[in-house]
Amino acid sequence: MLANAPALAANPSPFVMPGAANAIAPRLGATPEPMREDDALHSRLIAARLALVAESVEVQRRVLRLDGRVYQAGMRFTHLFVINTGVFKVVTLSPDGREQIVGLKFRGDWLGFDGIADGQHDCDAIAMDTGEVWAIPYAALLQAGAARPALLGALHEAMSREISRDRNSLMSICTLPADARVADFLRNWAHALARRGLRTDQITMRMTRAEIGNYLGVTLETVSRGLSRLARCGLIEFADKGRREIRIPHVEALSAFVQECLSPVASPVLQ
Amino acid sequence: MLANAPALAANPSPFVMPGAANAIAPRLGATPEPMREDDALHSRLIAARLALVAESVEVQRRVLRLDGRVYQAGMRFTHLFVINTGVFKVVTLSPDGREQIVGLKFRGDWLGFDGIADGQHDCDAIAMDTGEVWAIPYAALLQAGAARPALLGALHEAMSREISRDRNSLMSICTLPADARVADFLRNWAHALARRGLRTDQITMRMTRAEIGNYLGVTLETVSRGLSRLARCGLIEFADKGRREIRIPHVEALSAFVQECLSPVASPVLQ
DNA sequence: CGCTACGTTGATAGGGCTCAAGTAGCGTGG
DNA sequence: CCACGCTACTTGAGCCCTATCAACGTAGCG
Repeated sequence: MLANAPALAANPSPFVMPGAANAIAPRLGATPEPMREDDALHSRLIAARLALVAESVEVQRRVLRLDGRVYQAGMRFTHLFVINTGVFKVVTLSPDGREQIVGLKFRGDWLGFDGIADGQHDCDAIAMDTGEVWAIPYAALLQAGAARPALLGALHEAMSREISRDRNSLMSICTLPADARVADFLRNWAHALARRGLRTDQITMRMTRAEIGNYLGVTLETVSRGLSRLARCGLIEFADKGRREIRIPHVEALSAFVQECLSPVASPVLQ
Repeated sequence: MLANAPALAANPSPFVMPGAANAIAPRLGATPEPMREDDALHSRLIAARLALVAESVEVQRRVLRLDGRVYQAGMRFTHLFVINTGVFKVVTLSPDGREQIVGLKFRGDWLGFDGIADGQHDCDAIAMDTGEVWAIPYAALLQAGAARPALLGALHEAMSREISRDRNSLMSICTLPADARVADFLRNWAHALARRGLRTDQITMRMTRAEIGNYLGVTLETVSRGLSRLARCGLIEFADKGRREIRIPHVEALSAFVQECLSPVASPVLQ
């Protein structure tokens, strides 16, 4: 995931510490190709929203490490959370034990909306690496929102966007074959990073194949095969060590791959 | 293809007409078994929320017939909508033409949240029979909400609940085999009706098999086979005429069926 | 250095898709 | 009133995609 300075093999996470200068999230790395217009705009918007929250309400900064829970199903709902750094997964657990990753959240995204309706969370929010969230007392947020409409607007926008994104995930899962889901997943992941000012041509998967598969509704073997095929097609490249680091030369090519999966016309590039 | 004047002949739909007395939604039918405690509570809550909206803001009542659009993707977002009567589907269309039903909405549910984030709707909300929605100007809602916290609370609760429900759908689609999805779908449908004070032992599918399949991520043939199998197992019964009317003797049995699908232990009742 | 978790790849089986044929309900027009 | 066409639904047959099972390779770590 990250804009690691490629040389620093030891700790490649850009989310090293909260409060660091990377709140601005400059694009690092050896090949600092310019950020796309649209991405730069989004990056500024995200920063602006974070600033709005920070100056409107008293937030409590909470640092979480790998597998740390922001909240868990069953907990009483009192706070919403905004992600400052890190990546988080939202996991629901059914009564019979099925587990499902229902969302992946990045800097600027909110966590905890599920708790509003019943005053109780119905899923877990779990850190996928070291990260920082800002805890916002819901009551305080509403109070501040009354005086400052922009704050309420940001809240509503975040909830609306979450609804829209969840629907897009559902669409992918329902209409795409397995390999296309993997490609679409990488495309979305790269897109999310790009809009946060991070480089997208070199990303480190913080998710296991099993987690990706769970999120996409396929098995881990299918994810592995999908990634191998994408690599064979030249759409992605694995770094030398380990198979967690992925280079995506051309993100747009992933979209084309998804389309090719949908149209039965055989393409020579497709194995 | 329009809202045929609802088949003047046998029309057992509980969603007969907007504005009719069924806004209170009494349980109809020959066997008026008492409503469950929990359902009765929910029914009152839904009515209370509708009343809150109606008395807090100036709503515009809009009657829609079969296939009528409450809003469409691309339209500028100006209003939210609350369903008074009828059933609505929310459909997203991908750039390449894939179509996906991403939600089913009933009395008391809200429509239009997707438009808040970008000021533009990114899906269609379509009536599945004759129904009535209340259009609420978003700006007016926010204004009224500032003076009346309960109104804002209802809005947030509705958005929160939508997020939670969408996640449950995702869980079903990702973790259940096809037949179990069909059973789970019927269970949820019956549950939604029950919480609105409608009888659940005799329901009329307003959706085609193709629509159900689209919603569940399977083909229409698979839905048909699933329903046939449920009928063979005695979990549902088809009415004499047509295969749209379904009786569900014991809704709880559907839950058990889902569990049986998940555990490989063979059960004699399973064909 | 063995242990464990993670990842890849192959073989096989099966669930669901595709294709196809047949039926039923319903509106239309003769 | 029936023929007709249309749409929706059911059911069967065959195949393909993906799950399952299994073996093996690799990285990280105490």
